[in-house]
Amino acid sequence: MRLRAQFGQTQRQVPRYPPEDGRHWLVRGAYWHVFGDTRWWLPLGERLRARLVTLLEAVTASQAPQHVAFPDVARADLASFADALTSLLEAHVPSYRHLPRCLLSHTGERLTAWVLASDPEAARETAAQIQGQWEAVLEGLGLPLFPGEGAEARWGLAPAAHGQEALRCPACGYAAPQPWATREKPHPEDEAPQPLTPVATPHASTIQALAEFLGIPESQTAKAVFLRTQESHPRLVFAVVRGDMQVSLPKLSRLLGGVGLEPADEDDIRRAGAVPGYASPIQVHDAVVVVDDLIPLSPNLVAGANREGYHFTGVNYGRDFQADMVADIVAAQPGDPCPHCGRPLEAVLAWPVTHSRGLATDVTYLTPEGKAATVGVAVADVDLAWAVAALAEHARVEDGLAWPPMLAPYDVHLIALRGGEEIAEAVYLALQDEGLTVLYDDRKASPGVKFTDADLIGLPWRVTVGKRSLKQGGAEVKPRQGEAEIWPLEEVAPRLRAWYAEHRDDAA
RNA sequence: CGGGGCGUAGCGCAGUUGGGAGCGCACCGCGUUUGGGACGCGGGGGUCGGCGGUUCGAGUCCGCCCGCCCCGACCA
Repeated sequence: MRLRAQFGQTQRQVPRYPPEDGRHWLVRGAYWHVFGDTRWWLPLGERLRARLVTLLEAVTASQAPQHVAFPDVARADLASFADALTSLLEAHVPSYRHLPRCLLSHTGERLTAWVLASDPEAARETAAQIQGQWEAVLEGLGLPLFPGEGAEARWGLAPAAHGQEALRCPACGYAAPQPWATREKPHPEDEAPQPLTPVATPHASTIQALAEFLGIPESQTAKAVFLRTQESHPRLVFAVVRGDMQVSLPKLSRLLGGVGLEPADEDDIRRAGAVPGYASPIQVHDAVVVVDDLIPLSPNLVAGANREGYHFTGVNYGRDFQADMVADIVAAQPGDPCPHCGRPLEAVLAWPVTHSRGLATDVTYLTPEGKAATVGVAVADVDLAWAVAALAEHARVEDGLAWPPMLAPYDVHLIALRGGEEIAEAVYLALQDEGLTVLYDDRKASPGVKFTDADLIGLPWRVTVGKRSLKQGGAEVKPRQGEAEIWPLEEVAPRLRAWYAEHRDDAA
């Protein structure tokens, strides 16, 4: 490819991302263009992404994957995808003869494997296996990953300077993206239920004020959070967690079928029969009540009385209020106890690059015995944008990028300088004749610009042909992070071809 | 929905008594330069988010509207 005709300018400045962020270098190297929430994969970036996808697809060969184009669903929205999936399975998986199958869809920013198996457990195992193979590829490209789990999903997390918050246990290695992380829950002592008693609590409209006023720990209170679903007919959702904990909106959203949630306003709250500031699940109506699984185990809580200035003591789940759903809906915080070993979790920043999970379905197929069994469905995916951003962050060197040879968008960066134009053309052809891909800087620009761009783009080899190199007997050849040497012109192409034969085991 | 912030050149921004529409990067032309993001001179580019008001005069003051970002829980 001639740089003279290439679309995409390297950038001097990237106000958007600081230099320790991999995305900074993707933008500067003209791999990405970013505007607001929109990301373009420029020609260089698209080649990089294509190479990554090729490498990832290659390792799934043992699953005999078949390519499909599926709707692009965000990971959090998988639950709302259920109806469409049911329709697909009912039509195309009538019996055991049609299982197992592995489908690959490669939409925009995500490579997804859809695993259909004879039971949910087998599907999950296969998806996890594919995920493991993909993680091995990414690790082979220099990306360190640590495993995360939570909400029945597995994650491969790549540490990143400006990643998303994740929680990790330094003792046992448990980790998960923060909204999905779980924590060990306390086991409250059994107590005899006390009678439901109203108590005047003027001005105690926050948990903290309430706990102080009554002289009790926040853990003895129930916190009510009102939300509204983002649907054509919004539902009011009433989430209850213990006063010292916080609600995880993603967990709640998944329970409710993947709908979006937003804070409810005062009118919504009053319409359900509750009083803001003194609200509780007692006697509310026309609302979906979801309580954290710790609440039924916690006797004699203090909760709002749905009356201005009053709370109840002795609130007990089951007797005083019921829920439509009971599940883990708290968001673990740094310092909370690890669900596996109880040691404090610590916050780390990471991008969730790989992910796998089973999908719930009630579609059945006929077994060889003629009985109905549930189709197992699971997905594994790689977020290509985060993968590339994390790879860039780890491929970054002082003055630009340094891609591993397997991944680089081109094999050789060829630069023509003054006095070397014609010979550079010949080298360009010779390199291509050896099967190498070449990015050829034939622009009218100063040497400094060309060298700087080569550093920003970060190909494994740089070949410079100019008056000076010719005087010294050939072309200057420089590995991205090594010393430059002068090679005789006729040796350049064959030697680089030989190097790549050794350092890249794919035929692509 | 409520609270806060921001809308000025392609991008990032400055603009305090209310009177000049500017700076950096990018872009175009000419010349010099040519192995580490060169320099000089010249140039193009704007509904200052929109509408209305105050004023001799509004990017600037007032009102309304639109758009984007952050915050929202019994959250400090």
